[in-house]
Amino acid sequence: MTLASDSIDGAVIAAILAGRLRPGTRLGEAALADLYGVSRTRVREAMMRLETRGIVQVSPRRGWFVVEPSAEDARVAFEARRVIEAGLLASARTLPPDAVARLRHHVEEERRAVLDGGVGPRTCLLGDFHIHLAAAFGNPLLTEILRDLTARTTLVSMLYQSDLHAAESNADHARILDLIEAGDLAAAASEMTGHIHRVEQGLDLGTAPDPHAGLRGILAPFTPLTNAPLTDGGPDA
Amino acid sequence: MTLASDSIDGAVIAAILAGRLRPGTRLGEAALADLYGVSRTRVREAMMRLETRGIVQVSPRRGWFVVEPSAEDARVAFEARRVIEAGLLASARTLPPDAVARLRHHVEEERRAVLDGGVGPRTCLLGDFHIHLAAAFGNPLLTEILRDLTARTTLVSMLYQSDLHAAESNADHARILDLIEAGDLAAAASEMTGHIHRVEQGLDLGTAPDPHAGLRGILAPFTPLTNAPLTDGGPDA
DNA sequence: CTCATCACCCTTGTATACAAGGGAGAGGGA
DNA sequence: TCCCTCTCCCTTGTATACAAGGGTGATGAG
Repeated sequence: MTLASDSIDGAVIAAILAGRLRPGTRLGEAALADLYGVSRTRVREAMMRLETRGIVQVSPRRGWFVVEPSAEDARVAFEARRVIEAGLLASARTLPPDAVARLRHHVEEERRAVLDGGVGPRTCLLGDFHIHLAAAFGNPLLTEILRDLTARTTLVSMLYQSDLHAAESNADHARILDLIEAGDLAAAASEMTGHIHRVEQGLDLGTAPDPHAGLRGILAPFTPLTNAPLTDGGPDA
Repeated sequence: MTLASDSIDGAVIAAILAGRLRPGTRLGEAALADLYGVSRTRVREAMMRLETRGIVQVSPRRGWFVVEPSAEDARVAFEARRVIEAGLLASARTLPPDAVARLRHHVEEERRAVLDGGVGPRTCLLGDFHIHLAAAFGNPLLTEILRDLTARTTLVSMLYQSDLHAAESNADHARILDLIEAGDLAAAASEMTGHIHRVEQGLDLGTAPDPHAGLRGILAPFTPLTNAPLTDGGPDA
């Protein structure tokens, strides 16, 4: 959807942006090699490329894992996005009308996804807006950088249970686009800074980065079957 | 000097920033493996990492080469640097006094290098200023991104025979630092934009990106020894 | 003398074999 | 019953062997 999935790298990135790969997920070389019908060599190459892009990391002799950004990593990634995306808007003079039209169409797609409710496509589209916006300015280098940063912040959002309100983000995007169309790029830059800031503020960075966050939601109702007396009040006491 | 050279990647980047590795230089796997006393495997891994960072590229079955940025690549790289470096300054509120002091010291080093004349150290220091400035803002992610971008623009400068006036750049740096110290980060951002713009304008992007640019200067006086009659006026006619 | 053709060599591309190390689980002792 | 320890297995780390392809130089014809 976002990018070419014709490579292992691309497939991993796409899966992350779509929210199908969570932080901490193990990416075994043998498993991927089997999945793609190639030898471990190719898989390792892809993993190392992704490692330099900050998407996966290796734990010696244990395996490759989708990165689990720390609170500091999260701060740094969001700051980087603010600097670059606001800088991009502030540096630009205008945007071609057809590019604005395409982005408008994208925001409309976002709106529908927000209403329909699928969390996967929604996350994907909301992240894609930023990538497409960057691409519209015609600098593939910055676009590529922002794609990686967006992948990072997507992982952050997954890890820190953001109560990101998708509708609010969608409205932000629409407002930014309005300002661009009106030719007020400086205001758009300011709005973008605020938008990314709000997304970051929506995170629960105080909580410990828990790799089992995903399982936790599923397993929450579970009460350990210990032989402790039931009269101790249970986990809620 | 700029970064850890304790890896093949780092050594290559450092060599580029120092101007010791020129665009188009071939980096044979066997040669590097021999040089570092490791097998080709490790070298290939390093090359692939550098490839994802946009520093080298591979020509199938021919070898790895330091990238030779096209005119468009150059434009894009400088634009990316303008966006990020100006955005970084514009987003920041202030810089700790000790960081300013360190940068001041660096600019002084630059000045001495410009006077002494060694082109290698000079290039290295002038590029390092931007990296150190980015590092001073405490975002290692942006610092890393800018290191790679600076490596690219350094390659561009080597390829397109920039008549970069080192003294002018040094003065720009000092002025930017003055504005930062005065607390006028917005003006510093604007100055940075101008500075990078001037560096880019100093390039001769009109000329074809010639991998033999270095040889050209040396071989220029050479007149082809054809068997054509000398009375035809020669190549200057 | 010039040019086309061909073979060899040197390069990267890919897979595989083996080494090294961490983790889980079995087993035994307290 | 609990815990400690040890072993085996599964994982990645690294090197090497072989495959594939391009470039250069020799060689021969015109």
